[in-house]
Amino acid sequence: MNLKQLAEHLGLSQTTVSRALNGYPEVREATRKRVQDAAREFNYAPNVRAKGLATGRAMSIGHVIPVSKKHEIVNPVFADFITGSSEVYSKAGYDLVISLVEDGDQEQRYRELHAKGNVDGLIVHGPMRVDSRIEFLAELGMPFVVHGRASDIGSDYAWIDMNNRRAFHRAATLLIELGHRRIGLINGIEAMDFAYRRRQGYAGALEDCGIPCDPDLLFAGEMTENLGFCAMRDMLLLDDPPTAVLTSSIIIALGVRHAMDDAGLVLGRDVSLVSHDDDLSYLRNRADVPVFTATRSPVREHGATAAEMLIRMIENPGQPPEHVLLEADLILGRSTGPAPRPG
Amino acid sequence: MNLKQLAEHLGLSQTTVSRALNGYPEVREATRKRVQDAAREFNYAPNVRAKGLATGRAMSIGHVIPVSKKHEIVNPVFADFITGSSEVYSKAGYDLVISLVEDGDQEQRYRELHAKGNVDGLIVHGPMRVDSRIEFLAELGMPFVVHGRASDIGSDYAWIDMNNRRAFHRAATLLIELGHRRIGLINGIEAMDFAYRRRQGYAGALEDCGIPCDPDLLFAGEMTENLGFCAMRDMLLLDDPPTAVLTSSIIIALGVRHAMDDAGLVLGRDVSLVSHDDDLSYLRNRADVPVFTATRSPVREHGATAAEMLIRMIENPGQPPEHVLLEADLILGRSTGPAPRPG
DNA sequence: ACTGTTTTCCAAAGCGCTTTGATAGCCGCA
DNA sequence: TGCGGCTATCAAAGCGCTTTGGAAAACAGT
Repeated sequence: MNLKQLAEHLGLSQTTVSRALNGYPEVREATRKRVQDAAREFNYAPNVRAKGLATGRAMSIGHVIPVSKKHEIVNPVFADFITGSSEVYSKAGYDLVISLVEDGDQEQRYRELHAKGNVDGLIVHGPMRVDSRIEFLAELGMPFVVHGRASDIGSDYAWIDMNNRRAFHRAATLLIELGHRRIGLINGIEAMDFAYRRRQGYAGALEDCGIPCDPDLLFAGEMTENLGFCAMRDMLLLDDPPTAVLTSSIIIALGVRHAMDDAGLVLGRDVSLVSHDDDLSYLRNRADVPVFTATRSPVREHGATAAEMLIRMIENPGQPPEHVLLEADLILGRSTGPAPRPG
Repeated sequence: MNLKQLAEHLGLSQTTVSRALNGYPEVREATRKRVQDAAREFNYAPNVRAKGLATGRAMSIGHVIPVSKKHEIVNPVFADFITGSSEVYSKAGYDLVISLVEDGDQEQRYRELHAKGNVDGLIVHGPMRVDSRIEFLAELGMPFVVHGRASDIGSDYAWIDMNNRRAFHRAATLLIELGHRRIGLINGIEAMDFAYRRRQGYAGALEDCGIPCDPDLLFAGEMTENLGFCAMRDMLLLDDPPTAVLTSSIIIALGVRHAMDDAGLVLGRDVSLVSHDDDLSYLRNRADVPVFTATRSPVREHGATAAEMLIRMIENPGQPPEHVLLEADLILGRSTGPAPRPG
């Protein structure tokens, strides 16, 4: 059933039917009602491509997710982020199209998405510390919101980010206040902006307290359970092992706990742990007293906010780009305790 | 830059330019070359909505992902599944649109996707044991492939599934052969078809060996780390605790290990564990000798295969629906061992 | 030179919608 | 009665592409 058929059936013109359905005022209420009823009866929904052609709007939004071919890893954060966005989109009538793109052909794919015109705007995931995509997109003139930031960008652009540096500064400070001096960091890949900032926060807290930064306690990599396990295992073999660690994701924290269990150590007593917690739905760390002490920032909410920002940009072009910086909550759980007395 | 402009620039008609770019034979090779060069020079890419309108094809595929509002959980399997599909789609020129839909308005959303015409086909995730969506979609006449199966469906439909029943039958049999008699099961929600079949496989293996099925050892729920933890903790408190458990996902298995560590027990010695392993990228269980003994079936490959099936259905309508049943590998890891001697 | 093929290109219709500009019909007011 | 100003509706153009049905040009065969 299409507009033409519906109009014929009603004995009206396409114009009137279209207007009735789209809420324009120049149609009598009785007529509008009649049209709406018929539309419902025949399950009429306007063809989205035709509508897009006519209006110049695609009514869909693209999420561009980088996939490193080498690691074949999709950051599990995306699933929750998208869940957050999705609800906002469907309320506003947008579709969500996902584009996994490999390291190499990033710019080509952006250009393509733009030229093909199948999205009205983009969400950019996983910005690197230095990320050419952003300048490129800005030149392309398509609205976009970055989840995270890139550090060295000349132009202004819209982003939503967590205050990674402060979160890790606070977490490290907490550990220091508990008496810890040997504090490890198991981070994401530090070419990624978020991981770099977390590292800075960690290093800054140590520096503020005059604690030297020991490279033997620094690890970075894809945030898998295995990374946490290996890093912790290696650190425990050191002559002077850490009494506390900071981890960049709950998945890493699970690996850390695993290594500690293997070594017969108890989390929160022998070694303290503070993790960042994206509040992923299947890795909830939300008991009355959570298992892990954590800096928590629900990524699902980031997704919803980013979606709202982007829709605003699309629907009111010409506004200056918005920036949202969210603070993480520091949640006390059972994985932290005072530093054990040496010996 | 659009077709018209490109054609004018080249001094050709739109027809010829269109044909040149789409590989039709009735255009001179020299002309084609000239057109292609110009297209590249101006970054011309045909507007996908206009193309869709003209051809009646959307060149995009929808993934419908059920979200239970109650649990607010997105199964992490989807991320990897989609990664597998995505590559196939982009090679074949399709876009991927994602539709998270809540329990209630399933059918409405399918109908909408169909009427709006923004997808050529659908992948249906998370089928329930009894799932009205499938009959509904079949009536709608839109090509679709189900990831998993529903049990009681009259009509024939395309699906790709793992042999859940056999996998869990084999896993349970392995444990029985190792001397275990008290074997727990921590499963997904058993209204879901895959979980129901796993339960059947487990129960069948016990029955084959004349071992009674103890309801105290049966758990089912959203497959989170917490489910594994709580279930195992509870089972360890039983008068006659299990010496082995089967889990439906590695995330559950992590929770089980956690509970065991808390109880001071060693995996593979005190209690054996076999998990199903979807081979998720950030929870790899792939050491030389894997941590967990597991039934492994890489969900990313399921995604790719499903995508290929669906594209075949779209491009050759009228063929009978394909079915793919994959066997899981049984991988021996360090989490299994002979049943401990009683006492 | 004349016809029949083949090659190469083109004009125009059509996909399903929105939107502009026009047209009736009706009201009130002089 | 006639005219301006509304209201409710419509016809038609246009969005950017594909594709049908020609037609001109080039070529081949007699």
